[in-house]
Amino acid sequence: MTTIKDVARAAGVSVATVSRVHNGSPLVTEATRRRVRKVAVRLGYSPHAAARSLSSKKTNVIGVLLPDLYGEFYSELIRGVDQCAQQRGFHLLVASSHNERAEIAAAVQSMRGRVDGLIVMSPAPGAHRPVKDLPATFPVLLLGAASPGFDSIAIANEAGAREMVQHLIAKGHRRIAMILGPKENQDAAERFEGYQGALGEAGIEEDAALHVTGDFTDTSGYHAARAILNTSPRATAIFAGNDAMAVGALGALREAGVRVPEDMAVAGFDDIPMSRYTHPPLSTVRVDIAGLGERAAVRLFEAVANHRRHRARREVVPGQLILRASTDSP
Amino acid sequence: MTTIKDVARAAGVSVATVSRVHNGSPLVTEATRRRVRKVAVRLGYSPHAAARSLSSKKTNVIGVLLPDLYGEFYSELIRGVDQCAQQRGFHLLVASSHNERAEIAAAVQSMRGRVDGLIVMSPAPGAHRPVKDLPATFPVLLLGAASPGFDSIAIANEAGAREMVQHLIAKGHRRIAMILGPKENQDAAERFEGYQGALGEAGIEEDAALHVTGDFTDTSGYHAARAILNTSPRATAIFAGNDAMAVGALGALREAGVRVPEDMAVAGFDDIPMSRYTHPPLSTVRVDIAGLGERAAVRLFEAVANHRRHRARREVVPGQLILRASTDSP
DNA sequence: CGTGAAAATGTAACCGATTACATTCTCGAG
DNA sequence: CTCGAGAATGTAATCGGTTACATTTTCACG
Repeated sequence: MTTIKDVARAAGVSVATVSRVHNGSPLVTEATRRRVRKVAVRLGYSPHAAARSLSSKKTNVIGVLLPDLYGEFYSELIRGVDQCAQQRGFHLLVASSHNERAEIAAAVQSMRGRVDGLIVMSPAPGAHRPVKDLPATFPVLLLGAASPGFDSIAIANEAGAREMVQHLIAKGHRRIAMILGPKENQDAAERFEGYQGALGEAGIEEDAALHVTGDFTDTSGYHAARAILNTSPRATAIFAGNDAMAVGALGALREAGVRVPEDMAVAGFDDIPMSRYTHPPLSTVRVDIAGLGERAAVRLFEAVANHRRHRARREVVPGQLILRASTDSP
Repeated sequence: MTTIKDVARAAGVSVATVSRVHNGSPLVTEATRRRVRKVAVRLGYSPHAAARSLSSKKTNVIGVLLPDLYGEFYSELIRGVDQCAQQRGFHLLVASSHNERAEIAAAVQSMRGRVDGLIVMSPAPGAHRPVKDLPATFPVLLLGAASPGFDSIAIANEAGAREMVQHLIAKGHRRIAMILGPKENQDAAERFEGYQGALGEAGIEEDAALHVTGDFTDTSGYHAARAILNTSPRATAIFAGNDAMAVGALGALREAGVRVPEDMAVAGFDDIPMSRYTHPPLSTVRVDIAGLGERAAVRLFEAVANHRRHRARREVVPGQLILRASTDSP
């Protein structure tokens, strides 16, 4: 492997000059610059990133710590972050932590000297605790979870869910079931609150039989829907905690010969690409996931740039009601 | 930020000892080990990755270079790779290159000193050329593209497509349209060959009017299907180059009031999660994408471990015909 | 020409770890 | 009690860059 020294020797200059050439310093003659460039190309030289970041204290990498990598949500998120990072010449170090406190701690530890900043998403409230052990100057952006002193961005889960349920109520539904997300999941909890809020406002009393717990996978949505079909009096609408579960529910309903939306309205949350193509197309709350990722990256870069005097703040991005055929009038 | 020196000083030992403790060397007294550990925790010390990899020449990171990050295919792939990497204590550096030769070259360059090995996927044949400038000892695994002297894994596109078209022919279809993938895409080209092969075997003559080009997005599938509806005599089946386009095609057919599979059979390729939930469920060729990613990682780690005397070889993973309602008998 | 400021280049310290080699310690055998 | 082998620890070179500071070169101007 050719190093900066090899290039320096071959070009008959010092390593400092080679370094300057590669960093675009103006303190180099045009002639020297060309000569060094040519030699570098001839020897196939490319700077050693680890060495460079050791001395410059910049890695040009940002870390993305996610609870999981399964599903369109995370891939869209990564895409958004990457888009922004790439523009600024940064790379992405991706890690999934499965939401275990210990794993998150380990991941955060191992990021030291590897990244210039960190985007951490941890759905379970409190799971981001290890992040607090980081030196206060280390730029971190939390997705979802909020924590005093930290930058964070979250989705307006509660408001979005409330609007969707209000819409169902406006369509005449009174018995509205909800397929909840995982117990420990903060997004799930907030969406449930929105659901409860809308029912409360409308003076509809809650029925615990209509609350079925899922885990955000389509399979769990399928089973939940089957349970909901057995309620009596039977629910007339299902609000699923996310689109994946709504998709599963649609499958169960079709199997059972229940027509959507005539016999049962169905709504989801997220607006994953698939929602447009289900049968019938799914009403949902759109969250611009890639946009969220991009925004997170932008905020993180701001923090990286400022370093000093950076005031942490929280940002909430609203969702948008997308009404499709699955919630048309009964 | 506390360094190894700080720990050494605070614990009253040399940096070598601290290093030994952290690397589990047996050459340390139990007493010293405990003392150093305690001090390290108290000072919140964690080793600086860049420094460590500079001297040890190991980064514990593998790079994944993809043409894009959009869609379930790539997210599944990453998930598979990550699963394997995580097991071995490795991180993932992800980069998307948009398939531009120059961008790929830049990305490959910037990986030096950052990763111990590289998984490169470049659908356009020849786009992986920059990889050849890497020192021959650098472990690389190509996904899709083959190149003498390089390890590679690919999907059996041609065989999978052939089987699917054979299936359509067996169902009695003679006029089978195909929605092609992007021109430069190798997977797309191979799938087209499989299609042509099956038709040829069956003695069905080709009709260029039945070949519509898309770009692997659902939107392009939608438009392609509309074009196909105008063929005359009208095709009775559509084989889409991937599931996303098949999904778009289903949307166009439903809009046009064309029943699937009665009036028109539809098949795809990939078996993305969505395919199970379309209306009707989509026949497709299943590719275990996460498994592919995992296998790629395993192969790469083999190469990393061997370094010397590693013989490159090519591996082709077969697809599996998944028959669902979208191609039931007319 | 001589001169000095600015421009170009070189020298060497430093970033934070690993590790070969040197040194010191420990403890049982003689 | 001495000695020496092996265990424990320390010293310092090294990895490949960046950059402050020192030195040399260039060149406009008197």
